[in-house]
Amino acid sequence: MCPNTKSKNLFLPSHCTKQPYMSISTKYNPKETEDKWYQYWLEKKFFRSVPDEREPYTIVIPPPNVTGVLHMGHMLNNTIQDVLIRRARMMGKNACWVAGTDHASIATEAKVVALLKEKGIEKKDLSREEFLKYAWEWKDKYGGIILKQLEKLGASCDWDRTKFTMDKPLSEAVLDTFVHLHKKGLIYRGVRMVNWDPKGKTAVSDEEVIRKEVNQKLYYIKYFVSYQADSTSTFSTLASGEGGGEALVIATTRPETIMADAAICINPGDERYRHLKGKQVYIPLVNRAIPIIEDDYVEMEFGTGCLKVTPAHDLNDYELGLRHSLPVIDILNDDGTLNEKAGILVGEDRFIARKKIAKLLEEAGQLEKVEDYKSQVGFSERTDAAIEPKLSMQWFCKMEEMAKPALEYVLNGEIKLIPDKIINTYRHWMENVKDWCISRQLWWGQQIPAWYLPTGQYVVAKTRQEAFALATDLTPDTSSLTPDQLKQDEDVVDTWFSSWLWPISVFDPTVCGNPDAKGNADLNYYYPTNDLVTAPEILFFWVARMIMAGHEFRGKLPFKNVYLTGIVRDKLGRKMSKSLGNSPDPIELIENYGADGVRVGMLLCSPAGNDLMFDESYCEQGRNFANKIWNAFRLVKGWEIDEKLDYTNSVAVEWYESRFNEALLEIESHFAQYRLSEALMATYKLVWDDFCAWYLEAVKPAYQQPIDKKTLEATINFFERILALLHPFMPFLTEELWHDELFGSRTDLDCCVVAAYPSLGNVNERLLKDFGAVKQIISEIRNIRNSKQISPKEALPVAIKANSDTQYNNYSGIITKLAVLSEITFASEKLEGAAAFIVGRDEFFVPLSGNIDADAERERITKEIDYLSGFLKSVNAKLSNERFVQNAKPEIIANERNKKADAEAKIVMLEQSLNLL
RNA sequence: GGGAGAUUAGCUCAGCUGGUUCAGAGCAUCUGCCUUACAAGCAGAGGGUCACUGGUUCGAACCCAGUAUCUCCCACCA
Repeated sequence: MCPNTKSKNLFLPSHCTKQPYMSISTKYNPKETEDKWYQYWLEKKFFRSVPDEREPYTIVIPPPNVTGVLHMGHMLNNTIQDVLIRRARMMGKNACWVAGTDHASIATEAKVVALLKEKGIEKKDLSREEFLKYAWEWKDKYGGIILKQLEKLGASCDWDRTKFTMDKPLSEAVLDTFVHLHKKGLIYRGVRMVNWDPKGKTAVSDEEVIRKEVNQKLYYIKYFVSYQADSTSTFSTLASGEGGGEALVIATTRPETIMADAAICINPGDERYRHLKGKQVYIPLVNRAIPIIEDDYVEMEFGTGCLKVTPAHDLNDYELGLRHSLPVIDILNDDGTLNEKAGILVGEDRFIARKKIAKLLEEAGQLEKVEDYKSQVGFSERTDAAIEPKLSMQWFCKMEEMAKPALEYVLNGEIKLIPDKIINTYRHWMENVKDWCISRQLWWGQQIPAWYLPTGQYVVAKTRQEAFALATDLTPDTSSLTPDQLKQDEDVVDTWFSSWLWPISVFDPTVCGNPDAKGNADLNYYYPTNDLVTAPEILFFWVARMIMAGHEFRGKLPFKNVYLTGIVRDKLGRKMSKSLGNSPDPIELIENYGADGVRVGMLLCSPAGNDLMFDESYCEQGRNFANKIWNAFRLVKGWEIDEKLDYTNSVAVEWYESRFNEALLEIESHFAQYRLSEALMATYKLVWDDFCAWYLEAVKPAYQQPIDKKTLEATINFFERILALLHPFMPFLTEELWHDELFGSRTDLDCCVVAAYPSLGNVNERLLKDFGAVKQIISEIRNIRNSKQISPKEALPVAIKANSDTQYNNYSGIITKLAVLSEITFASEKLEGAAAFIVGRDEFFVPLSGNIDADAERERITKEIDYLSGFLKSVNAKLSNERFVQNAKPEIIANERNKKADAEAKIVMLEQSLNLL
């Protein structure tokens, strides 16, 4: 049974329908409908999708972080997906929206570590297994929150398919992928300079580093020059800064790394330092001698033209060091504190060490000056810690080969990026792609399937047994090797190394790592998916890599369209963030405005492809719209049929039929271009303006009067189509109304959520045009009434001097009703002493008893004549311009001639009116 | 430093192939209305040098060049 018939009916029994508006609330109350219908939809399995003969329409959700709670970005993103999926479902497609969450290794591990710390447990005191047990407990407890929140929004996901990126099969897919790519030579291990996150204590990929401009200090430090050419010198006098020894001054933002210096570098062409070639300098404070080297890399103009080379702590310096065979002295611990190699300030955090060392240098007289300086510093995307370049052994995935087809899909249009302006950026990235550092020094995630032999060699295999088999091939002395001796790599893979498989692994994880596998029925049916809706920020992290994985493992693209939403900002244009506290709580918004109101609000302010400046007032507008529909329903609900009444509303009914189809066409076109905001606005106007303000006002009977059967039936039919059209945007309200007895009795499964989307019908252009004139006439009369302060209750007579072939007889009923007229007459001459206006080529007169202000009227008409004369002049100028007549398209010229004729006719009419005054 | 995009009403944005769908929409504002569906409403109105300067064209919000401002992406100047 439908909730509406089961529960206490909102509406009164039929014997009370005389004044139903008195008994139904004048406001739509979302709280009474939302949970009720969501549960009903679940119960009836309307969101469930299994392969069948229908065309599939598939979306995989960008899996939200399992630690996350719903924020405004999710709201926008998932509203869009739900609109698309609901619409596809109603259009008869087999709509499948796969939900799930991402294990987000760094973020989740950080959260669990913090939580344990509160309980007094340190991660380092736990074994890997113990830690993971805590992590899973935590995930089981809180991991579902965000999905529950999505239900509140109305998300019509097939929850039976919900996946988690660390589900066993999906994790196995990750391992298979690793093994496969390693076998192919696309994954390798090596010592490289990586981005080290000292807070997360792990390496992160280039994409996870966010560069921000930071106000820093540029320290100018004196390094004294040794008199001897080699390092055997003693330096007692120099080291103390006495004795007038020559000093080189270098500029650095990182004085705390001077203890790791391996050389000072100058430009070979730099005259200032030519005499120092081959000499050495002493590092201040620690007095270690380092050579002066030359390299073109150094800019003579920057700073002093001398560069301190610190291979362990700077990528460029590292490369410089490689060229000049410099030693790498790493003075930092994994957590960013100084280690013993620093010699001084051991155990201090790098930023504290920076301040202290500046002080020490100053005291030693080796700090020449300090300048303010702005520069870009990398921060970890997940922990916001300043990234430390660090030399370490990591696993990498080669990108160049995989990037090529992934770029091709986008360039040849097989995958459409919306908006397409982003293609340039995508191309640039794909053409300059660097290898992907995929290892993370964490526990929460898929452990890298690499196994180390006691010899230091390693093999890559999914299981210990398989690894052992491979290992025995490596070792000559197999008898001494046991499986237990293999030690698995401690690291896990980057989270994105699992989520890049998402569009495949949610259907059939077994094909990852096995491109030749046929794949199961689900995969073959749903893949490639249709639309991906995500944020532009993760275009490279995720979207590009999914395309790579899709090509690698399926030989096919993973989705056809990528809709990139904007960033949700506040009214002032600031990105919404927890730290700024400028983000409203989405659940609270739903409480206040209803899910439908919030959905409409989100979409109203989200122009395709642009950031959106969110403001609660949009939700208010959405709520008001829901209320408007609710009240339109109350009106129609209250009408009683009188079978004896004649059908007098055919014009209004036919007009709305045409208008509906016209709007539908427009809406389709907006959807085809993913202009959801405009599709919604077109729907909004179709309902509010055309249906409520014009159609219903035109057909509604006088108070407590019955209506004829045909009009009511047509109205109900329109209403039902409107509900279907609105459903993807406002699922709850439409479902609620759908089940009212007004629309007849419905079976349990006859729900709006699975109703047929309205189909296109005929558009009567002539009727639409005529009705446009009718609206204009009514507005003009209302305007006259308004400006003359005539009560809306006072019926006015109107005379029409028709000069066109418009059949006003057909429309006199509507005009009379909506403009509140006493009579309409047709005149062959102008009326004197009447308020006059022109619509098209026809003249209209409203006789007013002594109310005409001749002067004002004269002024108004003169003004209009002036305007039209100017207009005519410009048209005439065009038409008398030979080059225009020669070059312009014929239809443009014809149009100009029409304009000319219209303007001339109008001027004549106005001049006559002027004379009459 | 390199690249991409933007600038239209108070706000958020449409404006497609240059030409009456060309200056639009929604919200906000103002005026008048508690008119028996809705005041979370109804009716009506005002509001723009299309960033600026040139150019191309019979004709420019639209094409071109330059300027200004803003946004985003990429990049190793210590």
